[in-house]
Amino acid sequence: MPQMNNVTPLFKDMAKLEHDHRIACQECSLYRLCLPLGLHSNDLAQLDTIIKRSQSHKRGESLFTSQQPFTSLYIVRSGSFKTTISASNGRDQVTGFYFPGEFIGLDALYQSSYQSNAKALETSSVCELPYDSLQEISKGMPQLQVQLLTRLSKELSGDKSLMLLLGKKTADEKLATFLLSFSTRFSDRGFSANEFQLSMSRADIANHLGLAVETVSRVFSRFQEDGVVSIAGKSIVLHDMEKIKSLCD
Amino acid sequence: MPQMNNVTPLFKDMAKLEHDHRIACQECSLYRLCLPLGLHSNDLAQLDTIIKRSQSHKRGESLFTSQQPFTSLYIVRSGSFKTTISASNGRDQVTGFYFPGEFIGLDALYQSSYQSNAKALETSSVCELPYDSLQEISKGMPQLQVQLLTRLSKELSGDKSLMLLLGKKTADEKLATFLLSFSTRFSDRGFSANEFQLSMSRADIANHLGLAVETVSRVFSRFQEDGVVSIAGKSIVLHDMEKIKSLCD
DNA sequence: TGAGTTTATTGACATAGATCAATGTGAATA
DNA sequence: TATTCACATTGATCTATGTCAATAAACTCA
Repeated sequence: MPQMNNVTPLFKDMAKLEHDHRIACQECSLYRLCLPLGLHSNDLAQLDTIIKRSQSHKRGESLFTSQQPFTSLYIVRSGSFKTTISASNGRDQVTGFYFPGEFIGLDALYQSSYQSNAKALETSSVCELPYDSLQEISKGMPQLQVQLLTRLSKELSGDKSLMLLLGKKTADEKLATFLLSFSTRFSDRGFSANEFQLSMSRADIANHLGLAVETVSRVFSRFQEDGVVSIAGKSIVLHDMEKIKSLCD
Repeated sequence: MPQMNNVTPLFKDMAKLEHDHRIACQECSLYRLCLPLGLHSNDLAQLDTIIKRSQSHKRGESLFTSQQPFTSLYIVRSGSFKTTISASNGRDQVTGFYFPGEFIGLDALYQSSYQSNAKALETSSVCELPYDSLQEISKGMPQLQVQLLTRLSKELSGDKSLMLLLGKKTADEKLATFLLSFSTRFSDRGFSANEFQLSMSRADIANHLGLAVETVSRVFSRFQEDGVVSIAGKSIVLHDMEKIKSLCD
């Protein structure tokens, strides 16, 4: 999330660190949000040996595409990604947006092939976890296994909420929920909960929420008229958090 | 699925076995579809010792409800269940239907409390897996850990497909996809792929697919007029499988 | 810096599917 | 066997949101 500026002390070094490939888990500012949480330092050191810290991915670049053989899980280190799945007629669905510390590719380990496409929304980098090695080292590390299961469960839980959103919410509720989710996630990462930049297009947002682009534009404009938010292109300021929360359902 | 009748030889004893609480994994007709797949027989025996095979649940009975502390995962042994999540204003979303061999409660292990409600759709029974015991025995059973991760991943994968359905598909496509999914799952369990009974109400189907009950009725009627299916109450016969497949997207 | 291209906004209109309302059906109860 | 009640179907109408179309604004790259 390089475009963020309201940075708390904890994360003040992030801008410097984010594209540095050599940062080990112990020194990583994402530690508290990431896989290693709860691991002992010698376990952590072992985990560090299998992690591949790749070069950064430019906007639009794919991390993997659907049907490719599954080799690795990825954790976002900097920037952001979207995942999509496609129907055979070309329609596709944006299934998620991913921020630093979040896993990508968890739906691939069943079937040993990626089930979705993952694309960078901006210049971004990831930690790559080769799944074979991960399995190998986790045999002696129950805590790592628990972390993995917990991560999968968390994603599952989020997906169920998204079903509720897609199946039952109005356009206003969808967009309020979207804004609140982003606010929370930015805040968790030490950024402002009220002011942030969106890295994805209106088309991506619309697709993800099951709306038309035009509807997203109109609802954003109306939220702005009502003084709930200020929106200028990709810059968002949330003015009335209570109102947004109450709009969520 | 007690109401099924077109039973293949493999499953011919199921009607007898399904509510018998004493059947161990080794003798269970669901073995091939269930958690124990790939475990060695001594591991299997150990798994057997922690599984609680409970009394059966009547139609409408809850297995667990949202916010309850998480203690166990469940695998359907007979019958069927639905899971729902609720928005604060009373609206809720049917997040899934579950058949024998399928896991319920996987979204609960993050946060240690159930995130959804699970209800029996007919007289049904489950195998209960106390999570603490499962963690304990899985420390020395990497294959069991892999199975768990795989199951979670499979559910994740299914949920992403459901997002595509909820976000992008028309009413016709939604119902065709629903019928095909059930056909496949019945078939996997040794029942007819073309003739089956639905255990849930039109309201549950509609809710799950993000439609109104009336729309479900109308589309079913139209499919019938077109000779694609025969539907009488809860009895379904699929006549034109190719047509159904082509309707899915 | 500016021409070209993509992305976003806004308005006018169309429609898939929701809602409302009436009727039918079938399973449970007494 | 009749009575009830929940569930399902069908028709008439309405509406939230999609689609189409016309700018406008914001990037891109020579």
